[in-house]
Amino acid sequence: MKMSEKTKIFKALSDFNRLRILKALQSKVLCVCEIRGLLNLANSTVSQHLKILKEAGFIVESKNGKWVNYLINTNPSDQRISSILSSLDFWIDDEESIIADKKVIKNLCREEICAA
Amino acid sequence: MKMSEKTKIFKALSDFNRLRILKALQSKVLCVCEIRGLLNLANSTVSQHLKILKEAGFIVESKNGKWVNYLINTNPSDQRISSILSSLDFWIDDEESIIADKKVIKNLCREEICAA
DNA sequence: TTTTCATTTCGTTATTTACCGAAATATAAA
DNA sequence: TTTATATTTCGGTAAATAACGAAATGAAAA
Repeated sequence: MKMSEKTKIFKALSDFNRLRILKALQSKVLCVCEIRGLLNLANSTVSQHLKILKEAGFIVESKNGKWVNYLINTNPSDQRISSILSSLDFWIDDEESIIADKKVIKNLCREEICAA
Repeated sequence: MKMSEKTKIFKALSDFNRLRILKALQSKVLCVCEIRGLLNLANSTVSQHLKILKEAGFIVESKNGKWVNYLINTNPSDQRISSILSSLDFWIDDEESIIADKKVIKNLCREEICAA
């Protein structure tokens, strides 16, 4: 996926599944499988979304054995990233599905979800 | 162009020509032809971009005879719009082309540009 | 009214994007 | 080492987007 540098940040935010991922990661560090469990997408699709968010600067990864944990970038070099992340709820205009996601995340069990 | 409500604002900002239009309108009220003169796009393409920016809430139009003037929405109902508009330079990471645009806008003459 | 000109809408095309499943890669467990 | 599992990359498809020119619309001037 070619992503213009000039609009990279907005493009990363212009897909609702990616916004859901950001909100999810603000409440919990998650691996690809868990996010698949949340969004009901193929692993490969989730991986692509994570790559876009990572390259825009919103998230970072941290390998842990066979898992790759994804987490919010708490020390972004780009001020715009921190600005968005610190007021993400302000930018997302869909309370309902975000709240629903939160419930799902709470009950996500990595051992159950993965390899399923 | 179908535009998801949930990501309408970010989608509107995720095209660099539209960011250029917003910056241009912050320095001067412009009609479609003038923006065509700035961006070197077809009138119909400019019109489409303006529609997207308008529907997201960033700009408004004001008809004046055969011209349709487009201007920044100075009284948006959505706080997010005001937030972006009041700090647009913060969000745009291309000083050069925006500065170049400013020079072009200064010399734009509606009577010359239109019907050309 | 007819003409002219600015703009929008329509129909089409090329590119980008979102998605999937399969294959490849990486790491841990057996 | 072999196997199992998590993830990424690859190849392909369907849908969305950006672009164009032509046709339609709207408003002013002739």
